[in-house]
Amino acid sequence: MEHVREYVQEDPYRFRLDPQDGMRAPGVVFASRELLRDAEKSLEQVVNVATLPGIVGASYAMPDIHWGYGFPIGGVAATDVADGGVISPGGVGFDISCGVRLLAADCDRQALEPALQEVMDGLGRTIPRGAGPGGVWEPDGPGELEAVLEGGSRYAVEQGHGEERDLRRCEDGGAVAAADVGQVSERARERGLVQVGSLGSANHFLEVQQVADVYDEPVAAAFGIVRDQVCVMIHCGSRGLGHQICTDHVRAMDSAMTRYDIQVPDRQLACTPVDSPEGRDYLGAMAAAANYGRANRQLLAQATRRVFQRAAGVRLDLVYDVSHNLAKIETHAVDGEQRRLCVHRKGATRAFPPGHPELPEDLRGVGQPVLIPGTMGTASYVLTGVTGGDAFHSTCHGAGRSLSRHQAARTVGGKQLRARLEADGIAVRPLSPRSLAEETPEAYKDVAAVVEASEGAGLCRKVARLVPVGVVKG
DNA sequence: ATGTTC
Repeated sequence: MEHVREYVQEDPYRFRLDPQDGMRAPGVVFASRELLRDAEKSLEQVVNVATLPGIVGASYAMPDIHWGYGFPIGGVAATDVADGGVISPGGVGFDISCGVRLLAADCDRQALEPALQEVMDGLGRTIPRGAGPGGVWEPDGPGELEAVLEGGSRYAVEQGHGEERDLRRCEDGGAVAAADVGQVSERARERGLVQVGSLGSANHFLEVQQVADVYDEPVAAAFGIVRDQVCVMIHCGSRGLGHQICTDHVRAMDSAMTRYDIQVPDRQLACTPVDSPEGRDYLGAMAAAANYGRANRQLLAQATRRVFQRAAGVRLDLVYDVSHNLAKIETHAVDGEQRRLCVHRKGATRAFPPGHPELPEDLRGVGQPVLIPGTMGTASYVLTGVTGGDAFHSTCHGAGRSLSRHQAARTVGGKQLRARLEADGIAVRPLSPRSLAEETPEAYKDVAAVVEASEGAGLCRKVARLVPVGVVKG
């Protein structure tokens, strides 16, 4: 059953898997030869996604591809809404609207130095993290939770948790339209009520960073970043609420699928047509979770601003906020014709090119900021979208795991890792030694190689490299 | 990713 997939190298960073075994489109993997070797097992999932009804173009995989639920993480697939195209919760993932927000400080690393420990202590006390309940803010009841699910960052800002300018630097202006709170189960609401403004665990983090390299000064300037500047990167998602929504709707689709005569090679690819009651229900619930994730990042950013202001007199401006786990209805040219597509991006980041009409005016000339969280010992990147990028304006999303959590914790002790990081000048505020060890940089692929391959494949361009100064982790 | 196995 499991066999090695044959592929053809089309370009230095592009490999094609020709259709076979029920595939309705080819597979296309963007990677270096070396990254592709790490990804061989996951090609099976690229092939499986290519069998989905209505798929157009190809089943794409980004250079940070690894094994996921149904779809690979690092997968991009678009289906044609008017041609029976399906929506699959597995193509978004359990952490709906997981994403990254980057803030830029009005000071450089040297200026922050005297206040750094106080800032880190403040963040360590203030930022809720780890599994379970607890957030920086709690809706005053079920009604206000619905306002969050409908309004996302926009609602948070309206309530005084941020600035109007923030919304112009958020994907979709801070809120996805068409959230359907009626499709958010009671259990999802219960979990969501007590986690607004919380980081979560595993690879989620809040980092104080320093801009170590600028590759494109004019674009970096338009984004609002310069060399040596202090930045804050927040990587988190929609917590238990998004997880519950995924669980609920996978179950609903799994039992509805036969009614649409849809067969998939893996039950985890449960899906129904976008244009079906179950498809619409999921998309409405997914949009609600997306807004929850955005409000979550907005509130964490606001808590971070208060700490920086109080401890260092430093101000933080939003660079951008973008998700890397989401499905969206977008219009793209397919064989010269404009088509409405459902674009699944799972562990893949939207990367609009310069001139895209959905970009705010001050970014229109340079393209969309793409935020790539790395690991706590290495680096993170800021990229920009490019003209002519393939895969429906998408690129990579991070380093991608190479060791399991268990394997990672066996390679190093948490205390030992913390000592090593601090010796490298990185302040660490972990929740526990064990959780820190599970996130050791050695457990991830080389994020620089992932970014290199993404740029080499023509999906994006490098703008800046950020290195960690202080790490807050669940 | 996740009240880390309903």
